[in-house]
Amino acid sequence: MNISEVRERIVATADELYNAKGIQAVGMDELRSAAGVSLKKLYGEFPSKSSIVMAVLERRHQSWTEGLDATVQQAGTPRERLLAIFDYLAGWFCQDSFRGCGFINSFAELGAVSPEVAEYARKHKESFQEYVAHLTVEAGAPAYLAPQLAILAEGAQTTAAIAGTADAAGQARQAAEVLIGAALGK
Amino acid sequence: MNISEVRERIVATADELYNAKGIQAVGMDELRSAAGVSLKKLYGEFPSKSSIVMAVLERRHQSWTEGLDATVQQAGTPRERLLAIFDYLAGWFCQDSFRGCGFINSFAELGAVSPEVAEYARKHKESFQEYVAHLTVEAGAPAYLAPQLAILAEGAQTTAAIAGTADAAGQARQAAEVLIGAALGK
DNA sequence: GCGAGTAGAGAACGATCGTTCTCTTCCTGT
DNA sequence: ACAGGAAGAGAACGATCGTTCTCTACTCGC
Repeated sequence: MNISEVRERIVATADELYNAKGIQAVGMDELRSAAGVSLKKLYGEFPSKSSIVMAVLERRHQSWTEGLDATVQQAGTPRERLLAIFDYLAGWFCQDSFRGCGFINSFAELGAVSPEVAEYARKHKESFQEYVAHLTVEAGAPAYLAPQLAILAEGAQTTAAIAGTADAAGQARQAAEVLIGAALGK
Repeated sequence: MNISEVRERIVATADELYNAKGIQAVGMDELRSAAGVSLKKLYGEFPSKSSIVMAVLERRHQSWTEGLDATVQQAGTPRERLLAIFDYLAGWFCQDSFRGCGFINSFAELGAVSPEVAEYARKHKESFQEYVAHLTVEAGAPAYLAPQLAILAEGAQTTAAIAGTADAAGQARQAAEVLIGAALGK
């Protein structure tokens, strides 16, 4: 087993477990046995649990960014690309493993005691804001539209997570249609 | 010191500490010394930490409901009452102690391992949805407007918490104006 | 004034956590 | 074949958590 395969296995397993149970509820021993690696190898790859947490956040950021962009790129028009954000959310919310945005959750759990986690969550959300702003510019809409759509997306995530239903994605999408229409002056 | 004063002191202190540091990061001993009560009295009032957590959630629910309604009632027209939701958020976000919605945070921290917490968070958000729906009916708007505005409010809370700024309240309010205008057909 | 009951302070307990250490086993080079 | 080192399994360690117990001191009725 390649050394980077071990890292990937550990981070992927940690991602699943942390998402399902929360970061603090998953101990190193549970991660060890779930990933099928020895404790020595675990600490050989990562110096501490917090470094695993940061690696999981990086993985989540990459997964979110790539998945979102893949869905957005399938849309034909700039306006449809803005709405595709909510189609991506809809697909995500329907997954059994969905338990809310991992960055919101890790921020809630560790943001107050871990500046690293808080900062990474902030950067992730900031990059999403910039991504939406980019799509907004391409649609020829005024700048104020981007944070409005981003707030809708954030709200849909927490609403879907806590309510346990995927309804929020469609509701947010309909709201987005109205906001986009108004911003484009149609 | 009255027996209910002790309870109130404990719950108020726990609310502050849990909000500032997260629930799991605050031990019973820290709560004991911050509240200025003996450990025996603490366990005389509450059988366990989780019962304190539930009492804190109840307190937060009451505080949120009363504070929101007080702001809403000051507004003159039904349309202004809908927008007053976001004025309440703006005031909240500006407080130094603001660290995001306590229900979203506790759900993220404990929802996966504590069905009690998850259920209470769900009920709280459901009651907010119903409150917005109530205001929407009074404004003569179609039913679909309520979840749209609620999603905006949720998104503003997480965005403000993670970004560390209060901008999201105003952005959400402007989006709400557009959605309300469209729903009322103006 | 004195004994009984109460309440506070904090020691103690068992569990669990992150992390390290030990012991054993197995593979490899010569 | 055999010495040496890498690696796995899990025991061990110190810290911390929630919870309970002990000991002390004070209060209050008679």
